[in-house]
Amino acid sequence: MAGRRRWSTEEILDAAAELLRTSSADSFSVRKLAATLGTDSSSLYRHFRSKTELLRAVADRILLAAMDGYRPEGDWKQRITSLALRVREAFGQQPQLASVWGRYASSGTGSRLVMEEVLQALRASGLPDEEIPVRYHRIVVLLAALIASEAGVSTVTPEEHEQGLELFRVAVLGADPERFPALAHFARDVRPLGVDRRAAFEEILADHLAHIEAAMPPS
Amino acid sequence: MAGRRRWSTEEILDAAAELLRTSSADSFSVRKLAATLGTDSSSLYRHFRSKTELLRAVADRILLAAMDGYRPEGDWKQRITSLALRVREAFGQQPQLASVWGRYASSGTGSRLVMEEVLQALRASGLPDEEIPVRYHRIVVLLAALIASEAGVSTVTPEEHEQGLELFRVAVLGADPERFPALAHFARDVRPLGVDRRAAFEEILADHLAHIEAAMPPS
DNA sequence: ACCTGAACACCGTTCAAGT
DNA sequence: ACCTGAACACCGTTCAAGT
Repeated sequence: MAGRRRWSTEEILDAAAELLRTSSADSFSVRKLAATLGTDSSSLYRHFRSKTELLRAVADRILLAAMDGYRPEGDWKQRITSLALRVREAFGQQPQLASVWGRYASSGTGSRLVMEEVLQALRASGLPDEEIPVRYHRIVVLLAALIASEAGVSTVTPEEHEQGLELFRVAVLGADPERFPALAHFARDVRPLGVDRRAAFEEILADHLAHIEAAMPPS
Repeated sequence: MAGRRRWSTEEILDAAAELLRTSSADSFSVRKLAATLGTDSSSLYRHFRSKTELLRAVADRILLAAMDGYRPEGDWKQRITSLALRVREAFGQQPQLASVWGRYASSGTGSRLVMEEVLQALRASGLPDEEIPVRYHRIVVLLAALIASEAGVSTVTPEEHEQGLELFRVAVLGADPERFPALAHFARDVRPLGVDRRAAFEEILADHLAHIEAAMPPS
């Protein structure tokens, strides 16, 4: 797995993407990346000013790969939905990447492809031009937030998961019906934040897009 | 600021909340907390099994404080909105707290108060009982994601912010109009993810609530 | 000119040894 | 019984000194 001296920026990014893909959840570090390249972490700092800059570049590269083979299909809502699922899939288990993307997006071709497709889909929706930038902004803020949040959930270990469920059960089932009547009433049906995230993602996005459509002037 | 030996769990939580409030963004650590208490970090591990458990307890306590003096006002949408703004304000600049809450909520009184109020507001909306738990789940997932994402944005330093804006400008203004026609068309109006977050938060939530209302069976 | 060893200033967590 | 010093196994980042 390790080679010897002189790595191009490209090769470093590829190795980083690979390491992020295979290393679990949270545990990516500059030092580990250097180790898999058979070099010292200090030499990576000639290629990148900081870990954030490195992650930003990797995020873009991952978006680029995720967009490979993408073809717009269906109406504007279906286009945005399938794009969103691709981005979600790409960042799925990687909170570090997802949150760096959510903080500032990135600036390479991958990001541009995503922006372009959302904007094109919104244009195809028949929304007036002047409403598109603000709708675009909300959609991408929403996507980035949901994806990063879900990626964060994926870092929870099985024991922590079990412990979290148990705490939730206690909080809900143990709630005093005098003080928390609604909570007591729905105790058996209410779900903790960490479960059913994929369904929640799709439904929240669908709701959001449906709302845009409903607010559209009739064409 | 530092006292001497034997701290109760309560006192530790208070000190942690205070330190999180005053320390900027990301920089809270168990060791710093111990230092402000005049003790060693190892002694805190008798009160908490892990940093996550500590943060979970602090998050609940902060929600509790945020709910202090809360009175439901207006219709169900206004109730959820003002609650959401309180939670947002409470976790505002604290990505560590916001993301620990988003991963599993917490299980104390603070969390229960938030759950109760959302459920009560949804009941007041006239939504049929069987739809309330799923609507509840989506609303809280959405809130937690947006709040954690925004808190993450707040960790960006001014230089990084400037650098991010510059990268965004280059990505957008420098996009080839042949390959990215929609991006080129909206280049001057499209905003990066890191700006206007408060407005985006309120509008995404308003859209979401309006959509629930629109999908409601006429009473 | 390029690279890197070693260091700086941190982390969360554990546990043997002390009081 | 309670507490803590010291250690373990890490971090991101810098920079003098080497090749």
